[in-house]
Amino acid sequence: MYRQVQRVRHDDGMTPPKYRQVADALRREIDSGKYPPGSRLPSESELSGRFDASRNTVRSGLGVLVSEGLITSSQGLGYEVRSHEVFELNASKFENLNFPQNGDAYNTDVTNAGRRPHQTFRVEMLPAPKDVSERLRIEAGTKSVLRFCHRYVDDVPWSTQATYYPGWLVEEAPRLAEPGDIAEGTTRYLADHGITQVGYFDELSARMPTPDEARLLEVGAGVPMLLWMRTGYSESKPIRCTITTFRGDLNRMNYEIGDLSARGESL
Amino acid sequence: MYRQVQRVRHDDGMTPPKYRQVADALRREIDSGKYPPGSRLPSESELSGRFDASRNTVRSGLGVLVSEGLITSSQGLGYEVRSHEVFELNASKFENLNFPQNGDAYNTDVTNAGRRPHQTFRVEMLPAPKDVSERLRIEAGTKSVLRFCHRYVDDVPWSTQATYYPGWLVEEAPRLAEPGDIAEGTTRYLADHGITQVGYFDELSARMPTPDEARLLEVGAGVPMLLWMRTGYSESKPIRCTITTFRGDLNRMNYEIGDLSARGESL
DNA sequence: GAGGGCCACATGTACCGACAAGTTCAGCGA
DNA sequence: TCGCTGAACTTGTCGGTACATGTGGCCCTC
Repeated sequence: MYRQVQRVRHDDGMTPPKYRQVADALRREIDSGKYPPGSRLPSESELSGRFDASRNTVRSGLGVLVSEGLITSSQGLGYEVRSHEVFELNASKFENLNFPQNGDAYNTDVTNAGRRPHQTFRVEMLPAPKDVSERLRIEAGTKSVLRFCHRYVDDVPWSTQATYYPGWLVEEAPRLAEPGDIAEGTTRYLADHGITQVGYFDELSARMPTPDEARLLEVGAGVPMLLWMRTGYSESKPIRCTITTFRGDLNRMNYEIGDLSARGESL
Repeated sequence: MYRQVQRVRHDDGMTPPKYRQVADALRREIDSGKYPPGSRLPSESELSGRFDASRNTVRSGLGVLVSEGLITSSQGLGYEVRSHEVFELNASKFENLNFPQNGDAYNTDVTNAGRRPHQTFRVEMLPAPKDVSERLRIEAGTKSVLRFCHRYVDDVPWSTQATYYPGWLVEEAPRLAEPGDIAEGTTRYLADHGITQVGYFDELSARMPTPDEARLLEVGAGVPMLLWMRTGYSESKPIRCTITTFRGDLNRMNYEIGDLSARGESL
C-alpha cells in the first residue's frame, strides 16, 4: 500500500496534468528551435529524470506530440522532430486535353520539383462503392472499372489514386478495362471516342487514415489524410470519379479562380 | 517477481499486439453497425474481461480508435461512437458581388441546412504573420488589419476565419479597421471604393490542431483540421488573405470547374 | 579486413495498483 | 415535492515492474 502525490489544486487556474506539462514543455522547445526538424529528442528515461515523472507519464506526454503530428518515434532509435516540406498541387490546372491528369503529369510535376517519381498501377473491374455510384449516377453495385495508382516521391509513399469509370463507358472505350497504361492519357483517349470531359466537381475533406491507408502510405499516428474526390462530367452525364488520398501534412492543393493576372509568375 | 505471457510467434504471420487486436475487433464491430454512431461502447472493465486484457491494454486499444477519429471518450460517461454528418461548402460559388463571403452568407447557408448559426467577431490591427505577408506581397511585419470570426453551428464550434487586409488598403477603405460588421459585405464595400476583387487563389491542406485550435474548436485527439487559405486579387495586386480552419471530418469543400450543366440540380 | 556475436540502450507491450474526478441515480430528509 | 447526499458506476492520471524487440557499435574471431 502506498500513496502517490497527485494534483491538489482544484481552483480555476487548474494545474494541467503532468503528462500535459511534459507535452507543453517539449512543444515549446520544438517551436523555439531547440529541437529543429530532423533532430532527436532526449530518451524517455532522460526526460523521466528531467521532469521527475515516471516513464509512463513521459510516454503519455510524447504521445500527445505524436498525435499532434509534431514528432515520430521509432523503436530502438528514439523520437524525431518531423519536418514539413509541402508539395504543391495545382488542381484547377490539372486536367485538359493538352495537360491531362495522368501518370505523365504526375511524373512531370515531381521531376520538376527535383524529386524522383515512382508509381505502381492496377486495373480492376468491380461493383462501384456506394459513394462512387451516387456520383457516377449508376445503380449501387453496378460494375465499374477501377484504375488504381499508388504513387511515391523519392521512394516515400505519397498518394493513392483510384479512378472509377462507369461500366457503360467500357462499351465505347474498351481499353479502359485493359491493364496497362493508356499512353496518350485517358482524357485524350476518351475524347477520341466521343466522350469529352467538359467540367468537373471537386470535393475536399480531411480525416484520419484507415488502417489500410496507414499501411499503404506508411503513415503513423498523428498524420491526417487529405481526401480529394473529383467527378468528371461530359456534356450529358458523369463519366468518371477519381478519389485521391494524400498525406495532408505534406501536400497542399491549389485552385486558381477568376482573373489572377496580378499574381504573376512569382510564388 | 512474476512472469507475463507475451507474444511468442516471431514468424511472418506475426500476431498483432493485444491492444491492437482490441482496436481491430472494436473497429470491425463499429463498422458492422453493432455500435451505430451515437451509441456507447462497453466500459473499459467490461472490455477488459471480454478480451482477457488489463484495463491499461484495453485503454491503449481504445486510444487507437480515438486517434483514428472513430470514437470519443468523456470522463464519467464512457466511449461514444462519433457520427459524421458533413457540412458542404461550395467554395467556387462563395464570392462575388451578389453573393459575398460574409457573415450573411454563412448565416444563410447554415440556416438553409436547418441548423442554427452563431458567430463572434473581432477586429485587430497587427503585423502580418510571415505566411500572410508573403501572400499579400507586403514586408514581413508590416501592419495589417485582421478581421476574425469564430463560428458555431447549433452551438458547436465549427470554424475560425481570419481575414487579413494589407495596411495600405485602410487608407482607401477606412471602415475595414473599425470594429463591427460591414453591413453590405466587405467585398461590396471595397468595390464601392474602387478595389474590385477579380480572382482568388485557394490553398487547401490538412493538419492536426494546435493546442489553441483544439481549445477554440473544442476538438479532441483524432480530429484533423482542414486549412483553407484564400488570397484575393484585384487587377493589380493581392488585397486580402483569408485563413479558415474547419473540423476536417465535419466539412467538405466543393469546387465546380468548367461546364457542369450535366450535374443538374440533384445532389 | 570482413563477418558475426554480444552488449548497451532505445522504444513497445503488458501487467499490476491506487487514487482523482465526472456522471447518474436511488434514497433520505426537510 | 424538492433538494441534497452518497454510493456506484464511469474514465483520467500516475506510479511501479517486467520483458520483448529494434538499432548500433564494440570487440573478438577467423
